[in-house]
Amino acid sequence: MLRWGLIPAWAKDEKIGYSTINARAETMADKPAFREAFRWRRCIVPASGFIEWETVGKKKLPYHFRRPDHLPLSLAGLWERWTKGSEPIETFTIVVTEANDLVRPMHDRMPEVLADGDIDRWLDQETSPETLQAMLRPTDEGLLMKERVSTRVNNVKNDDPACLAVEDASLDLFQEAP
DNA sequence: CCAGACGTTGTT
DNA sequence: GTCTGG
DNA sequence: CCAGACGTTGTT
DNA sequence: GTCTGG
Repeated sequence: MLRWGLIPAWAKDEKIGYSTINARAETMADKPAFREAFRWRRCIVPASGFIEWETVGKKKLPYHFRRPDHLPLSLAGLWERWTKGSEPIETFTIVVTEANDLVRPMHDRMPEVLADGDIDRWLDQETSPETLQAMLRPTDEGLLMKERVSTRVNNVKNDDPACLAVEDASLDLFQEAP
């Protein structure tokens, strides 16, 4: 099982993993923490979708960004193996890029969602860095939709499918009343 | 030359 | 491990 | 981002 | 309430 939060091979301390949960697509080829993984250890992170929050007053309303057909997304990832601790630890990070128009109202970044036709090239060690860089664009508009889900997802302790229970957004009109 | 950083913007 | 800043 | 700390050695 | 560490 890989742990989320990439620990570079040279790291003295695994704590760096707390701040390497994402790698910026624009710069990962050059960053010491990511460049070796970018060159040799690219991976796919399957996900039902991803969550971003809309801030309404003091409330945070979670939205699940997903495919309309409910198929999993193929997120671009990098992985590493760290052997400086008592046990080897394998870790990964999720590549992020600029948000597309659908996500931008909530956040300026989003995970790199690979088009089906790009998956093989992303994983192939023969693919040139230039070709890889070219496929790292904000996801095509229209591939994803957003759906309001339970605020259960706002608490990290709730690690279960109920987090993705769909909310009827229209109910918010009543819930917002003073 | 050595010391210190090396990463992102956040719900593992 | 490699680069940067001092 | 969330969780957890936050302070001093004592009588205004 | 606000800052810090993870």
